[in-house]
Amino acid sequence: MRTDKQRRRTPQRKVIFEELSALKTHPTAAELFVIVRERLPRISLGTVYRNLEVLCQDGQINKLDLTGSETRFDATVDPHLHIRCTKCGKVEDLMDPALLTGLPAELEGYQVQGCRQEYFGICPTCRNKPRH
Amino acid sequence: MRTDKQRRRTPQRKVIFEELSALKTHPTAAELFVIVRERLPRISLGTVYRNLEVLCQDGQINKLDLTGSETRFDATVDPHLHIRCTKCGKVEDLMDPALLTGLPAELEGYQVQGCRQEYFGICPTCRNKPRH
DNA sequence: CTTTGTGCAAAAGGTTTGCATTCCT
DNA sequence: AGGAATGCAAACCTTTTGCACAAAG
Repeated sequence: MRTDKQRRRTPQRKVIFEELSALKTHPTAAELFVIVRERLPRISLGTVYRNLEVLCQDGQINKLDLTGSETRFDATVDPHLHIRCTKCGKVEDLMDPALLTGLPAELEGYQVQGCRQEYFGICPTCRNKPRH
Repeated sequence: MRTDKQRRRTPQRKVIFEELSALKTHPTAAELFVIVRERLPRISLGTVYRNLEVLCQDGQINKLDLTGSETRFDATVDPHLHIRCTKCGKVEDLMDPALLTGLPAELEGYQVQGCRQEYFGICPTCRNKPRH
């Protein structure tokens, strides 16, 4: 696996990262596209997707592959939890580390309906596969 | 909100539920479609999607809207955690309730890479909205 | 009979990709 | 120069939907 690929400094990538970092929300690629387009009117949605992918690979941002059809992106890299509104789809950070003590009825003003948790890693079968 | 809608007993719905229940994996709609088609060769993918939605509404199954583009389905309704392989995409149940004590390096044979957790509920803004 | 559910195909998102061109380095 | 990145559009993949017909109650 080669991570030593050249990375050029392009205004597109710079603006995408700046605008994502300036947001406390977790926008979708399309939402970010609208914002970035104010500064770079000729940018394309494909470029936004490609750069978000690159920024993820470089560890500068995170993908939030949560519920719903659209992936959301987060410039906060350190591990933290999220709470999502089942009505408007908004995703916010949860900073309280005292968690999982049952399921609180309310959390930061949210009427809590549930919690979804997923570990990820390499399964035994894949670990034992020699190559690829 | 009317939950009092008529529900008819169709062979399609029955077979979909039976086959999903018989699986310990969490198949995608397309995977389940292939399996169900062995018993009902004329069933369509749209019917699988519609019935999975209905079964969710009736609380008989759960949707696993996790990472990745495809939704996975689970006939185990009671709350439990999942672990997903980042190589093959497989999702398995995690039955151990002693969790979140840091991040274990290994879990059920998996080489753990991380944990993703999301609470969901109704946000303050949506709670204060009078109607719809 | 009435109304729900089905099969089929088309449409609808969201995301990725091929290609010629542009632009960092 | 030479490879990486961009813009554009088409392709892709999963999921949803419209419609005429079938079938459950």
